Amino acid sequence: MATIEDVAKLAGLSRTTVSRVINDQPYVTDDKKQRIIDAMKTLGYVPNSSARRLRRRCTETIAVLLPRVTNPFFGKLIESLEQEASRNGYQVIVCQTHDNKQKELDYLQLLKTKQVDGVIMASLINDWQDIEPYLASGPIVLCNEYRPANGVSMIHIDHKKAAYESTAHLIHEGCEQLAYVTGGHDTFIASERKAGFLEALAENDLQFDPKLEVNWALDVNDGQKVFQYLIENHSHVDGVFTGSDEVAAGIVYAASQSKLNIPGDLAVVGFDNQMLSLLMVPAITTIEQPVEDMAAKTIEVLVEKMNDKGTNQERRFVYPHQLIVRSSTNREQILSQSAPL
Amino acid sequence: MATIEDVAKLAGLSRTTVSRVINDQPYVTDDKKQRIIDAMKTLGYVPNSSARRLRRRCTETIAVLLPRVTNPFFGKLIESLEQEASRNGYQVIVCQTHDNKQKELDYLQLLKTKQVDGVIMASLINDWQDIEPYLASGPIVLCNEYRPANGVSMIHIDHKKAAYESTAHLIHEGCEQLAYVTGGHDTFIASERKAGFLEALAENDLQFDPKLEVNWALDVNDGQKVFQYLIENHSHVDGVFTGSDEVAAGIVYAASQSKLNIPGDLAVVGFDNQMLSLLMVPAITTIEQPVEDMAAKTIEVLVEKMNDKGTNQERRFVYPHQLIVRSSTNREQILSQSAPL
DNA sequence: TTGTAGGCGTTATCAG
DNA sequence: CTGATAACGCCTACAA
Repeated sequence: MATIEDVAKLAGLSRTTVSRVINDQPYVTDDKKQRIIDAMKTLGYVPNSSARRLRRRCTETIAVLLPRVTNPFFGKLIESLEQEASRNGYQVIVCQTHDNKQKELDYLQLLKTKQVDGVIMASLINDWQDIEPYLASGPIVLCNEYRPANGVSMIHIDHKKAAYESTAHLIHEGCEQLAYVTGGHDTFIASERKAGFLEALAENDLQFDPKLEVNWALDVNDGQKVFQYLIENHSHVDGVFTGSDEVAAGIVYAASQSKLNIPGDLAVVGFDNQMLSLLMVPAITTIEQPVEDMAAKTIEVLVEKMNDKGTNQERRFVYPHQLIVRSSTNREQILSQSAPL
Repeated sequence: MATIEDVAKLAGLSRTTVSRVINDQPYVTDDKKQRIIDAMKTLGYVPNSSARRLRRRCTETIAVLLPRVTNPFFGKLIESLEQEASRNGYQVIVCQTHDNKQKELDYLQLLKTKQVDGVIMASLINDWQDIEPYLASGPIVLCNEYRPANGVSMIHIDHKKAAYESTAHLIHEGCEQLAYVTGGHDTFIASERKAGFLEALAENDLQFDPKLEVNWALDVNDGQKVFQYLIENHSHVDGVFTGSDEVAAGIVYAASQSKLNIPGDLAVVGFDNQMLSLLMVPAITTIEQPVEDMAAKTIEVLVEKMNDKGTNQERRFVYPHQLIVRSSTNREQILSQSAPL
């Protein structure tokens, strides 16, 4: 494999000059520049990135930590992040934590070993005190995840408010016995959503029955199980808040194979506005997040940090979300038909 | 940032010995080993991976080229690839080509610059002659994509056979006017599928009307447009082969908002057995690929190549697929009801 | 069992 | 404008 030295020799010039040409620096006469370019071409020379990284002390690579790519929300997120990073000249390493604390820490090691210049955490299940030390090795930006913490910028929506709005909507549609279904990782986001859910109940003088809380539902299959659980044990339930369109879809799917009607007997809300939520019959009410905008901002903030080397202020961007109302919660009409007072 | 030199000094030993400890090599007495470990701990020493890469001439990183992560098939693929790679000690760089020839080549540059030890191509739209030169810089393995080519191992299903089976199934269900809907990138896979489709028609003495070919359908929205196009211009169509569950879902969704019945008026088959295809009403007949197995084999083959440095033989693994019949093609019952002879 | 010394391929510094 | 030289941090013959 040809090195810069080979090119220099062939062109009859020094390594320095070749380096200047490679890096588009000024102060090289056109004819020498051409000689070097020719030499590079005949040798098939390509700069070795390991050497370059060592010397320049930067890798032009970032790590994105997330639970799993197959969750459509994170799929969409990493698609946007990669695209934006690529536009800024950065590579992206995918780091799936699978909700495992140790894996999360293992991947953060990439920052310590200087394999990446920065980290985006869209997965954050360790305590902050275990994460904080890594900040000494390079910048970390939180995307989607957030929590009270110093030293990191955060980009996210207001999950508490989103959950509040979903829940208030269910109540407005006439639901009185609400179930609360999540994936059960006790992240800050989870606590925010729960708080929003409870606030909506309290404001409407409704009680929350702790037996109606499910904290093990992650995907479509789990959604089906949730449905079974609810109708078998708690037939009085008339509304379900879920933290995921997939779980909501599972519930809708299971209901379609039973006698129960959605939303008549049971109203359901999802989260994230995945394609699935639109296509289900009935279509699922959900919360839309501006994923692309969030991704773009995340890269922007991280790139800035990687350049400024810690002189800049931490920032927080809360993006607007949107409640998208669809058939899975449209009870007003149905209720007024079946029980016209 | 502490270097190996610092550790050596603090422990009162040489860089060599420290290096031995770092790399778990023998010939270090236990007490010295301990001294070194202590020194590393007090200094917070972590080996610099750029230096290590330069010296060892390997990066422990691979690049995965694919069109886009949000296509669930590729999402699932990269999830499995990353997991398997991680298990083997490799990082994965996501490279989304967005079906752009230039981007595909740009990402292959990672191989030339030694930023990665190997490449997995699940996207392959350039002519092979443009790809082949990169083989000189490192191993490439084709996953999902395949074509007659030397120097690369391939892992895939038999797309021709899969398309043949889907089509034969449609015909068996009574379809006579079939439409052929794809994304339009003229990959080898596409030509294989087309060949399988045509073969099934020929075997059943059916003609293919070229006007019933659509080559611009990639996602759910496109599927809806396809439906409009077909019923408005070719109302005699009674079956559709699509290369994607998403497109098929779009067709089913559009049909549900029209007077047409699926599968009665129009039978539809998808591809990839995504969750979507099960959840649609009616559920969509599709082709299942053993993605996880293919991913595991791909990593296995690539890792082997990266170790053997080109001495081993190219291999080809054709995995079994499975036609999963669901309601979107279940016409027999419907037809016999409406027209009992 | 341990240490010395050279080099991996680049780029930054400084002198010309 | 150009070039010599010294790092960047690590590994690995080879010597002791």
